[in-house]
Amino acid sequence: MLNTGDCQTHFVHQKTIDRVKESIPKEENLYDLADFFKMFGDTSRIKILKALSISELCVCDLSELLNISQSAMSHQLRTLRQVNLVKFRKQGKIAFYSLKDDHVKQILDIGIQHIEEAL
Amino acid sequence: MLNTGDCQTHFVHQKTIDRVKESIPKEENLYDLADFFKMFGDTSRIKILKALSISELCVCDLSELLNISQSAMSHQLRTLRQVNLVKFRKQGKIAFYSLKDDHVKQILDIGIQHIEEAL
DNA sequence: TTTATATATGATCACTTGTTCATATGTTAA
DNA sequence: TTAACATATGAACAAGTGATCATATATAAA
Repeated sequence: MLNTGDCQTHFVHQKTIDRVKESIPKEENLYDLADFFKMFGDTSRIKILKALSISELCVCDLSELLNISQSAMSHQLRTLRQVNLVKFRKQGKIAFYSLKDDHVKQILDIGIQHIEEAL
Repeated sequence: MLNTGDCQTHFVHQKTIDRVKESIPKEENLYDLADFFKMFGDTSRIKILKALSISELCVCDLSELLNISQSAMSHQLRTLRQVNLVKFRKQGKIAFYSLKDDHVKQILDIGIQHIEEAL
């Protein structure tokens, strides 16, 4: 069936649609929201975030821990910084990364809970 | 710098690494977890999930609401079903979709909160 | 200043992903 | 049965993503 832009049926529940429409975040925020959640959609980043939820770690520690290259790790940390998930402090040559706030931990825990319940 | 597999420095914090290592989810669960979180990383799916957190909706309603084709909607709903985020009941020709559990709503709310705080 | 090292970044490429088009399936009414 | 419609699915393609390689920057020690 080709898309005609709308349904050709009396089964469209217009009132419900109108009511629901109000709850949808503004278009401008949707992209930020998606970018934020994208960070959790990669196994490497999940490991990074979970690790940082336990302790701050330097780039070198993280590469060692995940067994990925320093370059790959640095790239990942950059994207995590860009969406405000992690912050870092510099101590000489070393950059210590940590979580920016508690949201990450909360989300990870809910996700883990979800997976466990689905078994 | 080429990756040599590990850091050539005394700045590796081995004890911290060992402690943190235990908290990382098992490899087998990491993929499920990533697939679960990936669902939140797309603006169309965020809209779908947010809408369903308010009310159950049929495929037709959802296409109308998001202004995307019925086909695209059906594909999205399929992937959402595969990771146990939504369920549906059939009433004649109509398929009414709804959230499978409360985790989705919780995660969306935390995400929205995160975005708002980052401003 | 020169060397070593910790981290960052740009370019590239294989792989993934979301949409579209075309078509199939399933259900109801005529 | 036939027509209409609600939903599902397969193939294909453009756009996005994560890792790698090469290289750059920054800091500390010699």
